[in-house]
Order: sequence, then C-alpha cells, then structure tokens
Amino acid sequence: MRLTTKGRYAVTAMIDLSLNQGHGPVTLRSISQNQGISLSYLEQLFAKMRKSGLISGTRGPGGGYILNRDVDRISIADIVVAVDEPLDITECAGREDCQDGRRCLSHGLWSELSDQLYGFLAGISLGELMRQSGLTRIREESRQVEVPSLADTA
Amino acid sequence: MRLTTKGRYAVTAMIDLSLNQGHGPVTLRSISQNQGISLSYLEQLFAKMRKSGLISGTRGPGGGYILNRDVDRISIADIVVAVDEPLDITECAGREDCQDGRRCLSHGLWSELSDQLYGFLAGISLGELMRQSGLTRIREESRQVEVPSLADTA
DNA sequence: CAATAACCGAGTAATATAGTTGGTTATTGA
DNA sequence: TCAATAACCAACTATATTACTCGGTTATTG
Ligand code: FES
Ligand code: FES
Repeated sequence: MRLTTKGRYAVTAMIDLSLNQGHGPVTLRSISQNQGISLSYLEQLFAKMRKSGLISGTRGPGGGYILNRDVDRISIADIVVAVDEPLDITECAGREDCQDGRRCLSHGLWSELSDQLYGFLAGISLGELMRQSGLTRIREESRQVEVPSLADTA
Repeated sequence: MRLTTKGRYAVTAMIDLSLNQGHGPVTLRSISQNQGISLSYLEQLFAKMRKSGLISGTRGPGGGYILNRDVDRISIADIVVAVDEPLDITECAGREDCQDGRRCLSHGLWSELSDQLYGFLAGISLGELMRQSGLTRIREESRQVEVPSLADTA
C-alpha cells in the first residue's frame, strides 16, 4: 500500500483542483503555490493520474488540468492507486508465495487488511473531501485568520 | 503507518513464537530457519519488541524469547507499532501543521484512516492468527527434530 | 570452560521517495 | 509572427528507509 507523502500530495492537490476548477482549467503552478508542493513533482504525479484517466490537461495560456469525472465519482482510492501503485499490502501480491514459494504465516492478515483499506478509501469521494475543506478554504481566501474550528479531534 | 516487510516479518515471527513457546523459550535461530528471515534482522526487531514490553529474552543454552502476555492479549497493532513506529499516517503527526504551519487539505482523511487502521489491527490478536495458521503448523509440531518442509535448503 | 543465545553498535547495499534540471511540444493573444 | 504560457517528458540527484551484515559483549548452562 505504501501510504506516504506521495499519496498525500496527490490527494491534497486533487482537492485543490476540485476547489478551483470552477474557473476553468487549473494550473499546476497555482496548486504548487497554494499547497507548497514542488512543481516538477506535481507534474510527475499528474502525469500518472492523467494516464489513469482521472484528469485531462490542456496546454498553453489559460490551460491547466480539469477532472474527467464528477468530483463525486472519483474516489480517494482512485487517486492513491494512480500515483502510489498498489493498494495491496501483501508482499506476495496475492500469489501466496512470499515465504520460499509458500504462503507465509501472516498472509491472511495482510490480505484482509488490504481489503479494509481499499474499502475505506474507495468509499470516500473527492467531492466529500472538497466540501469538508471548503469552509477552511473560503476563509483563507478572504483573509487568513487562524482557524481553530477544525476540531474533529474532539 | 508505513506497512512494509518489516511489520510483516515481525508479525510472522511472533506467530511462529506463539506456536512454539509451549516447549519453553524460542530461539531466534529457529524462527530464522523456519521463516527464512535473517537472524540479525530478527534480533533488531525483537530488541524493539522487548523494549515495548511484548516479550522477554533469556540468554544462554535453553534460552530464547517468550511472550510477556497471553496470545489473546497481544494485538497486531502492538507488534506493528513496536517495530514500525507510528500507526498514525498523518504527515504532521497530529499537529495539523504539515502545510506551511497550517492544516493541509487532506489532514482529516489521513487522520480518520489512521483510526480505521489502528482499530482493525488492534482488534486482531496474536492468538487468533496463531489458531488460524495452526493447521499448517501442527504437523510440523509432532516432529520435534529438523523440519524438512520448511528447510531453506529443501 | 566452552557452547549457546541474547544483546549491542556500527556499518553497507538496495530501493524508494522527493525533488531538480533542462528540455519539447502545443496553444494563446498581442 | 512571435513571445509568453503551461503541459509534457526524460533523466538525473539527493535523501531516507529498509533490509541486511559484521564483529563483537554479555549472561547462562552443563
Ligand atoms: S504475504 Fe502473501 S504469502 Fe506472505
Ligand atoms: S497531514 Fe496533518 S496537516 Fe497535513
């Protein structure tokens, strides 16, 4: 599964794209500036997502990226899989042979965990995340006041 | 979270330990041979688990490792956390500051996913996994001498 | 006292991530 | 026509982590 900054960057960038695509294509430059992610690194991530069919790019002035599907029809799993490759955390990739050609003692566990993980991420759409962070976003847009209201930790 | 071979090794090794501790302490040498994991690497993993209080080691002939708690009171989360460090996959480690001092757009997602992940792994005990893989193992158990089926040389 | 086996620190090799550099297309609009 | 824009692309580097090795030192047993 390999849940790392890469996947986080991709999801964060896609949320940014969702929030801004109302005005037409969104440039990587703007995402880079908004989210503090290296432009070239974004290019690599977006290349993968484009190849996965999640987004389309248009060149030239006024160009940028747009989502190919509705925000509610793109899941977080789609994004993570696109940039991070597998969402299967078994070492054997399902072949049940990671220990000297045989199934290792913990295969069943990782297999089940992979399913759980996928189920969770596939069940959340970009749209949901976008709307959640919308509030935060709008405020920052108007004036950057500290936002202490995000207490889902409570 | 960083679910990698390291965590898999640790869990696999702990299942092996569970299955064999009936006869007293289990040596890393035997686990190394059974599971095909480097002895020195096992030592490093077991050092961490010892420091986490999951196991105890006794030196000298007849020595080895034993579990400090009942197999049903050790969760997979305990093991993974012990060797793999965090089960929190947020970049900010809960501080909500990973993007330029502020909470990034996807923080909520990773936070929730961490909880799910932890919940799942904390809900599975070593005992359950041990009993699941028990069938495979019992045959080998009856034969105390060399285990040809798992031998590296075959 | 010699074999065993945990314990320890420092190293190395391979791999992956994160990011850089230096381009080339394609599109726009001045 | 031309310059600016922005996607697109390949290859490279730097860093971190994983997985593993090496060379020991304790402690315990018979
Ligand atoms: S993870 Fe599938 S056999 Fe070990
Ligand atoms: S993951 Fe917590 S602020 Fe980004």
